Amino acid sequence: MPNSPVRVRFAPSPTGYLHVGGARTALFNWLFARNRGGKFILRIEDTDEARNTEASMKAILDGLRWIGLDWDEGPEAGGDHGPYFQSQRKPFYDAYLAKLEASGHTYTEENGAVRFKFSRQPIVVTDLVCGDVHFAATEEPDMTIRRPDGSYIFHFVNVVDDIEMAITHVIRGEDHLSNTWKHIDLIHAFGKHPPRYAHIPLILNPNGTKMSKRDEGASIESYQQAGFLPAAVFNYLCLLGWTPRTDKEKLDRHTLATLFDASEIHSANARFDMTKCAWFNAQYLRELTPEALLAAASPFLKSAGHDVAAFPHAAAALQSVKEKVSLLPELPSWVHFFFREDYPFEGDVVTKLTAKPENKALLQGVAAQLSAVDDWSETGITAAIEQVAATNGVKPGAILPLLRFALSGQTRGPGVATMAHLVGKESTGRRIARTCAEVLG
RNA sequence: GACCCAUUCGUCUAGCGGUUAGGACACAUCCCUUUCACGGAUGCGACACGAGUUCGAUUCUCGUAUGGGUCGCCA
Repeated sequence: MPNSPVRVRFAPSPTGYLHVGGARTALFNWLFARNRGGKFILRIEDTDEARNTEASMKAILDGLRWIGLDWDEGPEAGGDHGPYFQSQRKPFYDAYLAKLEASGHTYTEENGAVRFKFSRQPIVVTDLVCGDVHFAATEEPDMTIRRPDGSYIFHFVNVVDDIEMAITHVIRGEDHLSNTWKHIDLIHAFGKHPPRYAHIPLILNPNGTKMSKRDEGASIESYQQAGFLPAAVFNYLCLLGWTPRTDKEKLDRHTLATLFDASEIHSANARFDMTKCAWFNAQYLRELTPEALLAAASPFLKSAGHDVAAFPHAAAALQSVKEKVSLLPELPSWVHFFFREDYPFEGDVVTKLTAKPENKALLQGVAAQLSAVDDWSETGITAAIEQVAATNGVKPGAILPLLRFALSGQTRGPGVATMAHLVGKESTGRRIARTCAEVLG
């Protein structure tokens, strides 16, 4: 199929945060535009003055940017089909209303509200996702398109803007499918042809109910706060309702855009699976460079009370545990001991260790051996530990857990040699001494 | 209530008349291993129900049930 210049839009109203469903709608529009070499337009539907807020506007733009969606036309991007705020497009609406009035498609109520006279003919919505959807001639009351105060109603401005902005494909939530015949009726009244439609399924809660504002994972912002990487959320959201024809699921946005085909989007709602989203996050976390990982983890380390700048090997420390976590906030508990020497000791482990009196001598032997190491590399440290093991007639496996506990106060973590290497020779000595004194003393 | 969309393992899905119904996440077991993980292997596990059409239905049609959506001077 030849690439035709397509124009799609995401049209949020700034009355709240960026909803995960909205983000996915934007995502599919973006994928479609990028796939077809077309334009992705952002239009702000701020006709409801009472509910619009500046904060919401910012949250939506920030959310789109965070997840990595750039728009070709719209707020802060410009474009020759502006303005991109409906609040600034009244002249268009007035002009279109005049056309409708001139052609006898409207009538005015006593209070001043203007209604559009439905054609009351059967209407077929041709939908890329749902196929041909037939609507019988309606019996609903005619649709109000302008309020008595002169402001316009969503259905009207939405249609006018799509015509004026030369939108070729309307990709939006399935919640709009039932009203699409009204839009087509209006478009016909303007003497225009409707765009192609693609109504995408909704995202539901894990229990199958509608995802509402207070539900977990409803806002894009919450993913940022929960320590998700935007690339992971992007990837996961794409796979909710659409399957690329590949054997892999982890795909970068460029590949996803290349593979995207709107007609392959499902027509059934999908439930959000936070666990799988976290799995994707773990995948993306692992391929971060040490520097990128440090940058991503820093806010969470700071809020956990760690002075990132105080430990020179912070990036390497994070690198040593990154395959153990799936979300950024899990990181601090794995690396906290790198940043301080007064870390707590896990209580139940202390009991076990003190039960064996020989542990103290063993650990002191390790300290002595390590203090004599010149090559403080992981191999040098490992060699020293093996030396102690041989001297005492035990396996390294008998020493390693003990040393791990001394260095971190924990029973889990990175490789022991790695830990010792990163904290340095002197700190290793102090940590062992403190353990002997406080725990095994 | 009317209309619209949908219904394959717990979840996301592949399938587009004939398959041992495939994969991913999760879960279980095993291997690897100084811990925790990663990784590898194996296992568990599904066509909502009822009628048709057909030699044959997960696949096509209709109905029922269930879920979601829409019927605003919200968007």
